[in-house]
Amino acid sequence: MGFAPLDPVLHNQLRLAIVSLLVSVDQADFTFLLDRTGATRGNLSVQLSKLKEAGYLEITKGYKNNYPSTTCKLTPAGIKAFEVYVKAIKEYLKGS
Amino acid sequence: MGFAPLDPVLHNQLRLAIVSLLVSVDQADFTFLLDRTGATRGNLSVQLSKLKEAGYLEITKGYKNNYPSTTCKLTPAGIKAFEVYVKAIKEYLKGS
DNA sequence: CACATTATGTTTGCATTATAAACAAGTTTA
DNA sequence: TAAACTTGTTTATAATGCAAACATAATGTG
Repeated sequence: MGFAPLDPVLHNQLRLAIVSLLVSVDQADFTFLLDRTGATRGNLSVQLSKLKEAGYLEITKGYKNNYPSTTCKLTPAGIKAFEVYVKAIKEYLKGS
Repeated sequence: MGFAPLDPVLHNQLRLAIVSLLVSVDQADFTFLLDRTGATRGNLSVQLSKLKEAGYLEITKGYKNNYPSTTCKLTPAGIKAFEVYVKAIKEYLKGS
C-alpha cells in the first residue's frame, strides 16, 4: 500500500484551513475567514480564487451593512475533495 | 482555537512520506525509500537533503554489494517534529 | 464640506519550492 | 572493451506562496 497522492489544491495550509472551516459552518464571508485563519487579506483573496478556480467553492459577492461582502460556500466537489484528502493524508500519519 | 501552523519542512508530500516511513521502520536506505515513495531519484535526493539540513534525519553513506548505499534514520528532533505535525494537522481534519 | 480613517478586497512582484532532466561515478555483464 | 545497470547529485525552470502596494467605496471628524 503506497502513499496516495495529496490533492495539491488542498495541500496548502491556508486553503486547507479555509475548506476545513467551510465544511463545518457551511457558509462564511471573507471577514470571518480572515479572522479565523489569521491570514492576510491578500493571501486569503488569492487562495479563495484558487479554490474557486478548482471548482471547490462558490463565491457570491453582495453587500452587508453597505459594505461589500464576499460569501463563500463549498461546492459538492469541494466537500468530496476534502474527504478524499483527509482519507489520503491519514495514511501518512500512521506511526503517530 | 485557531489553526496551528504546519511545519513547512514536513508539509510536503514526499518529505512527509519519507518521515512517515522512517518512523515505522527506524532506518532505511535510498533504494527502499525510492521504491516505497515512488519518487524520482532526483526529487528523493533533494528532499532527503532538506530533511537532513533541518536536522530531522541523519544520513550515512556506505556500501552494499559493492554499490554505494545511503542509509537514513530520523533524529530525535525529526521524530518530535513528526509528532507535532500530526497533532497540528489533525486540527484541520475535523469535520471529516 | 473637506479630509482623514476604516472596511473590503484585488493585483503585483519577488522569494521560495518542487520536480524532472541532465550529469556523475562506479560496477557488472557479455 | 563496450554496453548496460546501479546509485545517487546537480541544475534548470516552472509553479507556488505570500505580503506589499493598490483600488474603491463608506464612515467619521473638525
